[in-house]
Amino acid sequence: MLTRSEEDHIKAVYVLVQEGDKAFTKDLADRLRTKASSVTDMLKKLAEKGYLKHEPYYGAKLTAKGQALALQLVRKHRLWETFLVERLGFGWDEVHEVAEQLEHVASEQLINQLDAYLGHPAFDPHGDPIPDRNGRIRARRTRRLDVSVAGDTVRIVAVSETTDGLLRLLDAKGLRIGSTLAIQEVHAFDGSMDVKPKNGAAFSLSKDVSHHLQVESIQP
Amino acid sequence: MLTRSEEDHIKAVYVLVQEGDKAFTKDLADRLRTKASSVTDMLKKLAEKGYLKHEPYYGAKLTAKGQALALQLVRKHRLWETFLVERLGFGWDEVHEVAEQLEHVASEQLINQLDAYLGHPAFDPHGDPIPDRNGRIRARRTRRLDVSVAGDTVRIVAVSETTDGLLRLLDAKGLRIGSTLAIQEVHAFDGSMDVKPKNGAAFSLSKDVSHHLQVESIQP
DNA sequence: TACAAATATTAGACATGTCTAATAAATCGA
DNA sequence: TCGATTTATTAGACATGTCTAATATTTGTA
Ligand SMILES: [Mn+2]
Ligand SMILES: [Mn+2]
Ligand SMILES: [Mn+2]
Ligand SMILES: [Mn+2]
Repeated sequence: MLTRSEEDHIKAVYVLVQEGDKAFTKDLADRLRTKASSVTDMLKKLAEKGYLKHEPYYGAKLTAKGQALALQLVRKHRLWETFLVERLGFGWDEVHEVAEQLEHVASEQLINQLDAYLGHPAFDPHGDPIPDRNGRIRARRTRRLDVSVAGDTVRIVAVSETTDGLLRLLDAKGLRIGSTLAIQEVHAFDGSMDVKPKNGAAFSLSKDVSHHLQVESIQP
Repeated sequence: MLTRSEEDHIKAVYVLVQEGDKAFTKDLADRLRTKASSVTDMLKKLAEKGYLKHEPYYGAKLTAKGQALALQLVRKHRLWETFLVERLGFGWDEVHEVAEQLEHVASEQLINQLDAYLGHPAFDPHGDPIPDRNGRIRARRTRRLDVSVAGDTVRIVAVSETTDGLLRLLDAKGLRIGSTLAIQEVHAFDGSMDVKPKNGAAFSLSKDVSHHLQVESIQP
């Protein structure tokens, strides 16, 4: 059995490798709110246990065994988030910390019956795909909103969940998963963009925001 | 924040004090599957933190602070068990271990919304009362089945949950919370009793079983 | 009531996860 | 390309929870 800390490290490696091909010590320390030296210790141990490969000074990557475990953790995290929002009435900005705990409860039966109870959802409240019990994720072609250009029309499909401030900002602007935006202009100076939702007046989004939104193109 | 182990010790003290007025080191060690020396260490620490009073060689009792915490843990444990049985379709013999983990998830909001979602249940799947958010438990006059005598008619109101073998035996005999039994005879030799359910043929229950059933008298 | 058995505590050890400080390596920028 | 900055590792420390073995106390019984 792995500890909560070990599981959190494996999941963090998974996420950072997704984003940047390698997981580096400092980024792991930041994400896990711990110190770089603690991360190095943990990477060494997890490498010995066969969950990842650690190249000192050059970051870490999961092995197949680590990958499988990370996908189960992601599955559990996202199913619990879905439960909290859909059944218990949590806001999408209130679920992350609780799911961060619930994901470590160890019971195959629990997670599979929760999955069935929720109707085998494919996406969590932030639009992120939920791996099935075999760890398979439905592939999607999405990109970050901040790489879109004026003239594009896009649909928001996912939002980075970790910053609840962002989620509340989106609530305030009336944006959510599925919202459609026409991009009117992108300002070179600060990367901000003027966007117009389907029904409503145009407004501006900072690059800080657009960087954390995943979108797909739609026919305008 | 308390650790899982600290919380489990406090809860175990609570249960043993209920049953026998004091919680002794050996009983705690047996219940928690640990060693007496580890329990002594933990009692010392929890006494320092103000959760209990420890009289060396004469057992432990919770303080008001410890009592309040134990009741919250019991509340969480029983609400989760109720959720698992009522919503996820677990059997009453399958929930204990999972609830033993879930009870340590720390979130006021989670437990209160779970409570509301379940309709503020008063009893868990084993018939045990669920404390409300203030730790209050509805009082009941119940006694163990093994102190009943021939001629009594009783209703089963609760079952000791920790032994899943017992729960499966009750399933096999068709007994559950609410079942009514007429006690026909109690055998002095082994304490076994012959009982007859409302609709069905009489059968015999060993003292091992009757000792773990809580009943209330009913007019026959 | 004395001694054996049961129970409890203390002493000493070890594994785990975390930290700070010291040192080392890699990377960035003039 | 070299020195400064950033990133990473190692060394050493400490808190926590657990264990076994030794010792102490209480309890039960002859
Ligand atoms: Mn977590
Ligand atoms: Mn999410
Ligand atoms: Mn527990
Ligand atoms: Mn129960």
